[in-house]
Amino acid sequence: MATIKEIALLAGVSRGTVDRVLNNRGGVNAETEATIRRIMAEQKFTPNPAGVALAAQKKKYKIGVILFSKMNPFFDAVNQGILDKAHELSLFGCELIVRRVAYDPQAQLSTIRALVKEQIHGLIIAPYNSESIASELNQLSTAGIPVIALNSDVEGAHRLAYVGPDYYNSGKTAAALLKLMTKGPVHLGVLTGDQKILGHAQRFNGFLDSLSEESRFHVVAHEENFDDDQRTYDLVTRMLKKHPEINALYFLTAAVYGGCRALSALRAPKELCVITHDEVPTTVEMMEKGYVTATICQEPLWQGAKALELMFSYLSDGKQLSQELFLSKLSVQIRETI
Amino acid sequence: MATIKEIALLAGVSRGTVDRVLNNRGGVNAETEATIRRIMAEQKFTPNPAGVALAAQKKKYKIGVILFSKMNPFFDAVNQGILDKAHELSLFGCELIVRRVAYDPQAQLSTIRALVKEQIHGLIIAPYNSESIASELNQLSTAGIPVIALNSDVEGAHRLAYVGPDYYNSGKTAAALLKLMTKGPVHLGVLTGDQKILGHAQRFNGFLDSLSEESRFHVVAHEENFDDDQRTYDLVTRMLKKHPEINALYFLTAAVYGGCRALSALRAPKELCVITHDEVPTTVEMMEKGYVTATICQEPLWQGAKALELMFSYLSDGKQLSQELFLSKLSVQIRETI
DNA sequence: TTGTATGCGTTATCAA
DNA sequence: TTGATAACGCATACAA
Repeated sequence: MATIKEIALLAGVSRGTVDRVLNNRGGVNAETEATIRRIMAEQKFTPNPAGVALAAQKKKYKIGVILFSKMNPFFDAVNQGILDKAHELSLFGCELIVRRVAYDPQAQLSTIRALVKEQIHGLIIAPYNSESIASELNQLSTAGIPVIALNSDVEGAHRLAYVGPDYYNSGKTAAALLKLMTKGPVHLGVLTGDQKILGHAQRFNGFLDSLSEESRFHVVAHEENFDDDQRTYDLVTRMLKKHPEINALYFLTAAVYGGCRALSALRAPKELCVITHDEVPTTVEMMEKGYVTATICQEPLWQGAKALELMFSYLSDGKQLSQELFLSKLSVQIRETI
Repeated sequence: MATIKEIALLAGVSRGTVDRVLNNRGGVNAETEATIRRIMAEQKFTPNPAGVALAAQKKKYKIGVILFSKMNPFFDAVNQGILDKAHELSLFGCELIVRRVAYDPQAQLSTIRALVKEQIHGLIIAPYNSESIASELNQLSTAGIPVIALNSDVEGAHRLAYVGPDYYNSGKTAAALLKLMTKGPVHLGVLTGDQKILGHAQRFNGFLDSLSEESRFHVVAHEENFDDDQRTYDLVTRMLKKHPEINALYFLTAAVYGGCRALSALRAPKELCVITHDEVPTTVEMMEKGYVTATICQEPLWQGAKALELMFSYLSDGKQLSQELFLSKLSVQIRETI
């Protein structure tokens, strides 16, 4: 591994000049610059990260993070992934401001503005899909504050990247599991969250598209639960009483716990095929009790870590990202694997 | 973040003395040591990794790695995990010697000895389960070269840790998938690898134990394929011809490709429920074609990275590990999630 | 346009 | 038993 010192020696210049070339500071004679670049290439010079880190301790990149509130424990894992990565990057001057607010355009809007006042250099956000948010994010981008969409996306907003699952495919996966885990006619109850959230709508489409390929599936009841446990408890109770033929349930988003509590009051474990998403503690509990058959996971830790990694490398290295979409892997968990 | 300098100032001593205490070099007055330790605790002092890395550039920890040969592509991913982590640790003087040899006691034995001659400081190995290997590893341990068992384990050998899956549970998971994905009587063909490998035997036990809980399962054919594709092709062909009632297959280990090629010659896709382990490229291909229903994965990348991380922190920090068993998570992949 | 000096936090060597 | 000082590789303020 060559060092700046060695490059300087070989080029017959001082370390300072090499540094100027390396970091594109300008003010270097074109010829000397060419020589230095040639020698750096020859020696395959890469800056030593330890040296960089040590010298750049005082530099600070302040990165704002806006996630859904603690009502939704799924974001605990996303948050954890961000914190892990932040710890790793703290050496290099990465500073974080995390806000967890309601999934609501007004709350998000005011939080974005508050963070901008705190002089953040970049914003990572799980955005509500609305015009007001989109235009606010566009303003940020033009003001030189890059934005990364995490876990959910906005229509019509310029952002550096989207990091999260392929929602359409996650819906298809749910349908595929139902196909694999049932035989004969299936009478299905479906609980969706809030169709105003872009990913939820996409997931539902993927689910229905895939299901329609086989005629044995019948969605006999479909309710929007707005991720509320109490509401879901009531909805599922009514659903099962009104449609005793239901032999499978699909929870498109959150509030699995409320739904399964209702289920457990009316049916035995394993009597229905129940498909859910994500691996929050309450879902794990219901899985252990036999009320959730399978859950589809989307690597929340990876999502958080990746988003911060991308943002930080963009801010510090300044170079554009290779892609716009960074999709997390999906996997299935059952009782034995949790 | 406090620094050594600050600690020294607060304790009224020099950096050198703080360093002696910090790294347990001895030769420090008991009272001063106590004071320094107290202050370090008060200030929650943690050494700055950048400083450590920069100062310890010349230190080299040479770590030997012995994995199964390239015949088994599963270990490609394990190897990749190790390389990723090695890259991350290269700053701190981590040097690697990777050998991929046949899963055979003689080959392993001579490779171990060759690595010892190369002056390795630690050994990470996917060990063959035999007395000769066990005693060799014990000799290493007593000679001060720590050993970590990766992905498979040895009986009767002292090793720092085992990093890998819970094989018994992975067998139970396979059985659970069969239970979920079939209805009515199931006539099962099973292909096992080499029962001399500890994990394979455990996995088979987990599978059979779990299956025996339901009387509808009948293992009508069971063959040992020694992970050989051609052999498996022949075995499966004969198996399906002799037992046309077979409606499910379980591949306990490798050579899924050969088996599925045989299957595809005799049956339509999705006609049988086929459960496999791991996510090697050939299995992915057979999954896309519809000949593999589900595969159980065990985080090979994590396993490799974790093993090296543990070994390196043991060598450099010198402290004992918190646990002996580091089990990888299991997850299920189906066609839609690969 | 270029060179020099200094500091980041830790470790190691030498001197006291 | 302790202290002072010079590296390690890079960045930067200042001097020329």
